[in-house]
Amino acid sequence: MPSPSVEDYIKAIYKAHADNGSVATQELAERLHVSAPAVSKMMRKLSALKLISHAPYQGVKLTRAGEKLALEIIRHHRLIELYLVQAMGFSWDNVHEEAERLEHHISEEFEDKIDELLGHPTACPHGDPIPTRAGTIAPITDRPLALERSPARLMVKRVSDEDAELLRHFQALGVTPGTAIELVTQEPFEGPLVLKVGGKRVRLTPQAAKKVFVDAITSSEGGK
Amino acid sequence: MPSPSVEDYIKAIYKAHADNGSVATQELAERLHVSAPAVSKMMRKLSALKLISHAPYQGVKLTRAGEKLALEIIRHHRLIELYLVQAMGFSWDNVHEEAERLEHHISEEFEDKIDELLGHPTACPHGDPIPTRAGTIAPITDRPLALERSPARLMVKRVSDEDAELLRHFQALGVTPGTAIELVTQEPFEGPLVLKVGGKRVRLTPQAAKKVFVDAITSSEGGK
DNA sequence: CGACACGCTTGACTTCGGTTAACTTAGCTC
DNA sequence: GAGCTAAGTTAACCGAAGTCAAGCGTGTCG
Repeated sequence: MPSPSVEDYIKAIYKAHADNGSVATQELAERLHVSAPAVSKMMRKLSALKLISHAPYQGVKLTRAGEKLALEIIRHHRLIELYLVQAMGFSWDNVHEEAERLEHHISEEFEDKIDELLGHPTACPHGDPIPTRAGTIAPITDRPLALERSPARLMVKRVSDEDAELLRHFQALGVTPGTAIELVTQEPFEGPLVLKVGGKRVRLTPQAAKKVFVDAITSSEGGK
Repeated sequence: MPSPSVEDYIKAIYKAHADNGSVATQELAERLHVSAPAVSKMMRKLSALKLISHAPYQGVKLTRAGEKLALEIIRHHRLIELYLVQAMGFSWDNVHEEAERLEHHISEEFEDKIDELLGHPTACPHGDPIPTRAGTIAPITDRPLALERSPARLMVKRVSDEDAELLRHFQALGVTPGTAIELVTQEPFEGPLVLKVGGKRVRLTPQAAKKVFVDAITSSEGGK
């Protein structure tokens, strides 16, 4: 059974890879709030555990075993988040930290139980896909709203979950996963994006729009 | 914030005291599955933290701060157990281990939330009282069924929660907290106790009867 | 092409919680 | 009251995960 520490490193490697492609020592040190030497040392350990492959000075890659472990922890995290929101009435800006701790300490049985109680959900409250028990995950197809150039009707798929403040802001604006929005225009000089959300016009800074991920609206998703 | 290890020691001291009166090094070593020197060393640390008072070779006693910490952890444990059973459908023989891990990792907010969702309960599924947030606990008034000598009508208050096998046995017999039973007789030569439970006669070994705690039936608790 | 800067790794040390082995201490026995 | 035994403690050490300081490797630039 891997330690919480090992699990955190593996998860951070997975996420750095997903966000960046590359996985540098320094990157991990920042994500995990530890020093670079701590990362270096842990890389040797994870390598010995066959969870990563690591050519010194060349960065790091998860093995299939490492990826499976990462996905299992992420599955825990997202199931817990969803359970806290849906079954216990926590608000979505408030569950990340709790899940961050609990994800390391629940049993397989607990995992299965909440999965079942939630009806085998496929996404967490912030829209991130929930990996399967088998260690697979739906591919990400959405793009940051900030990169959208032309007016369009869009579906909010995901929002970044790490900034509680920002989540409350999104909620106030109605920008939540599963909501159809319309990108109207962007004000000049990198100004805010103007959106139509549920009939209302709202403005969103490019900063914030980087943390919202959207897809084109498909016919099956209809829309208003 | 105390480490899980510190919390486990403090809880073990509390329970050893409650069960035994005395709290010897060896006793703790056995409860915690560590060596006696590990206990000795930790006692010095807990003493420095003002959680216990410790005269070498003379045993150990919780300070009020230590007692409060113990009760907080026990509160977590029992609330979690009850939540698992009542809200999530776990069976009562199956929740001790899960609670044993989670008790160290939930937030105050989570604690308050389950307390509220459960309607501010006063006992865990095995009948143990749940301490208050303020660090008080209802005094134990029940006695082991094994010590009852004469036929009587009794109320099952608590059963020991650490042996899953035994819990399943109690459940099969209908011997659960809140159930009124009648002690009919004890078969000779330290033989099993004969009980009436919900109309049926059942037999319980003295071994098992040590793990069942009963009170005289009060008028308010009514009849069988 | 050589030098340099930056990033990565190694080394020496810390803290925490544990181990075994060796030694005290307390309490009983005679 | 001397001596023994069992329990408790101290000492020396281990592994995990971290720190800081110092030493490599690599890619870039003059």
